[in-house]
Amino acid sequence: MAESKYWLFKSEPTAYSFADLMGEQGRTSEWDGVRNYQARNFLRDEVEEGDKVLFYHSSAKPTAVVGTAVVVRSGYPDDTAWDPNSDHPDPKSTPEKPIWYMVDIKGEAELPHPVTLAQIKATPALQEMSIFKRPRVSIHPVVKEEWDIILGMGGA
DNA sequence: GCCAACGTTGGC
DNA sequence: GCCAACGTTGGC
Repeated sequence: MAESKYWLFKSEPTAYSFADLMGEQGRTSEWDGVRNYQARNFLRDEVEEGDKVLFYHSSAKPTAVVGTAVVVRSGYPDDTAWDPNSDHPDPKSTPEKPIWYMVDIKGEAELPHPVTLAQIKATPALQEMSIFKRPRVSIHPVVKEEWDIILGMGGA
């Protein structure tokens, strides 16, 4: 395995929250339903088993990083794309020619204190985070320094 | 609930 | 292959 990398995964907690992940069998879930090419490219090509994940609640009160997770399966085709009964079918993607990819993640720990977007914006060392450069993408790379700062702010 | 940002679609 | 229209994300 290559050296672990760091990521931030966004989710709307009304759709799927960190508590939902922690309540899963084995605290593990597929991260399916990504239908954005930039995020897909990360999932397919770069997110690897062992990588660490910041779990971020978007459109929440407040919007914040709430916990950490670890990737337990590298990218593989998202089979919900060709399931017409899934929440996010895409008939253009097929088992023979998959368009969309997912990974499996396992919840690790809830942060003692959620790190809010407002706090991140107020922290000079976090101004270069990818989340500010590419809005509307649900998967973002995080550098180790950012990871360490956010975990420190979260009391982990 | 509003609306800005921006990715995606589709007409030409 | 351009670009206007449209749809979605996501902060506020």
